[in-house]
Amino acid sequence: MDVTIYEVAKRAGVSIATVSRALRGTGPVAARTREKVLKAVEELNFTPSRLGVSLAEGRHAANGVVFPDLAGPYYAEVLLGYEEVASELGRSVVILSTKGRTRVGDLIKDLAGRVDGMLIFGHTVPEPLVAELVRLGVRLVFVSRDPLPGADTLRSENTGSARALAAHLREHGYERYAFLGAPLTSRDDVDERWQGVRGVLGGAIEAVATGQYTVECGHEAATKLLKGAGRPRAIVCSDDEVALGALLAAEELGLDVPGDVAVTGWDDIMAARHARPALTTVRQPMRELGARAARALDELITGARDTPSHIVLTTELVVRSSCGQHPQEVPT
Amino acid sequence: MDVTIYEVAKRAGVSIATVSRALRGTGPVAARTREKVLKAVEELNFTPSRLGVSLAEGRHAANGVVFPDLAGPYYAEVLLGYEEVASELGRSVVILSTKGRTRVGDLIKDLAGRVDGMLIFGHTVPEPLVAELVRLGVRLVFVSRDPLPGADTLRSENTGSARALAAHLREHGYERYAFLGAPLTSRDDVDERWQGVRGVLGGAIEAVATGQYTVECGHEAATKLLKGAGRPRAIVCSDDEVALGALLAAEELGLDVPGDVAVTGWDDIMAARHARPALTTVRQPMRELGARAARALDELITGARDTPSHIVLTTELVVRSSCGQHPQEVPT
DNA sequence: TTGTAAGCGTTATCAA
DNA sequence: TTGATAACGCTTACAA
Repeated sequence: MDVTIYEVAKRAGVSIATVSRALRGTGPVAARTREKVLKAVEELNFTPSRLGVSLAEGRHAANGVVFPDLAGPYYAEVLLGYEEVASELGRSVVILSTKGRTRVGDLIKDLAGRVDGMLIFGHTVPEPLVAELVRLGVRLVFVSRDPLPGADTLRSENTGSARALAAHLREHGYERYAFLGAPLTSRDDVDERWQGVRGVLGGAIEAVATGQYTVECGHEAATKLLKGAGRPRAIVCSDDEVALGALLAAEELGLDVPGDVAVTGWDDIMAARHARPALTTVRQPMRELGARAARALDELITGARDTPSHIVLTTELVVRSSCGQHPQEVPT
Repeated sequence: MDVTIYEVAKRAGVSIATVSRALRGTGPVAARTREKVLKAVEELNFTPSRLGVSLAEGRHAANGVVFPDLAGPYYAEVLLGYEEVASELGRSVVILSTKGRTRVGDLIKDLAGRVDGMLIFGHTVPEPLVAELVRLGVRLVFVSRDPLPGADTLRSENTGSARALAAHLREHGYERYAFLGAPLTSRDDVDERWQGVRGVLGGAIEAVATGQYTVECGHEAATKLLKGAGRPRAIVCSDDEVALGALLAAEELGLDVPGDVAVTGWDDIMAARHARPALTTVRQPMRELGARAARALDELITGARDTPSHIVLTTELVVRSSCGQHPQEVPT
């Protein structure tokens, strides 16, 4: 953009203060004067400079978001929910991906200087830096992370659903289990799932790591697992993508799911319903996590709330056919 | 942030100009003075205000990106390539999703006021608005769109690969074809694929629309198609996701792929290689589209180039097993 | 080598 | 109801 408020003022024959008031509706402006101003604005195609406005208002009207990656539906879904609500609230969204990035600290600080607050996924940001951000007074909302002082946290319930899932599997009568996608990078949510499942299954379940939480890694790890000696009767996966990989591996090895091996996921991404067999999983409200994060941030920024909130959204066990036969099968 | 350059200057016992020079390395500063400044900066934990810098420099050091949605790997991949390079070049990325959004015009204009230039996917933005943006001098790079005057365009080759794909299918000896995912919303790239395929196959192929380019829509449309009277011997899909849906539909109907019906996709997303059977497709360099868009924008913004460029990246036919048996099958 | 001061484009206070 | 004018936080001639 190019034309400034001064040119509008000159053309309308008024002061810049009047132009500002006329445009924002703050303070009184004579009807006649407003006309003149609007006409000038129209003719010059004037749009207030975002930089000027922000500097004067002392706010960016923008939110940040920090994620490791955008592979798979999880981050994308949360991000969309976040962006949608942020947009409703008149705030832009500035993104920062950390995967494979060096000097993350600098990038985050730069981001902090561009926004009024930010959403950070799990443990994307190193702990000392988090502490520093909190100390600097940056408004933060963490998604999928354990509560910490000085910032909001927002997550889905894990332990309880994991226990319910494990209990359901046990009812199928299985004896040997594997948890595929062991919590590596201190992902709180995956860790909780593992703890919940193990709480019920005890020594009957062993943890197996995958490099990342992707279809490919799940595929690879499951292949090794299913080919190995003591093949598990059921594989509980950290998330749907890993589970999709496990499904693939089983099929390639000529194993029937759930006949030879049962498989479960987590998240209930779109593909879970369409997988063959349809995936038993735990539904997590991803979109809503993002939407809530945006609202929480807004409350923090506007000052509508000043004490951190820690919200846990409920999840839902979705039993489909990949975990075993059920008495009265209900089509999904 | 809170502390300003004035406080640093006072503490270091110098002027703000000297602080600025010392920090940016512009203009001469005595070693001794620099020391003092850096010390003060350190002690006060000073970071220059992005707003102040931008206002003075006359640039945002930020890029925008406009996409319809983030479902599926395509947009996410391009976005990641874009963000990565933008970040390397010291620019943030501000996102705007248009799907289901009202008043897109206002949103785009707001975005334009926050960035130095932006990437727009295909026909996400209404034509009159595009014209206005061009007129206003906004630096634009379009991805997956036909060339237009006044802006860069960046896309992958479609027609030639579509012809090659069609020719390959014809060699399999198939007679009836369907193109699943007909170009609805004037998506230039899908339209070129359709034109290319039809150019070779002529009357032997019919176009079938899907609501969107998703697994679900592909699944639904393919089910209808395969259940119908004159079932096609091969289904050419607009993209991999639709093809994945078609694969699902075939399996549910007990049809063998490629024995009963051949299926092909487009893009070569990760899942294409892992699908059963592995999907014959056309590889498109999504990440690179994003990366190049970021560089192109940078050239436009810095003034390194002032005439629009229209680049077409090459694609590659990837023959796997979903299109039919091949003499010497090569494992992928 | 350093400092003064004029932008950059707004908003908002305070007089008039 | 309007207009000067002081912020807002920086960069960068231009002078010293």
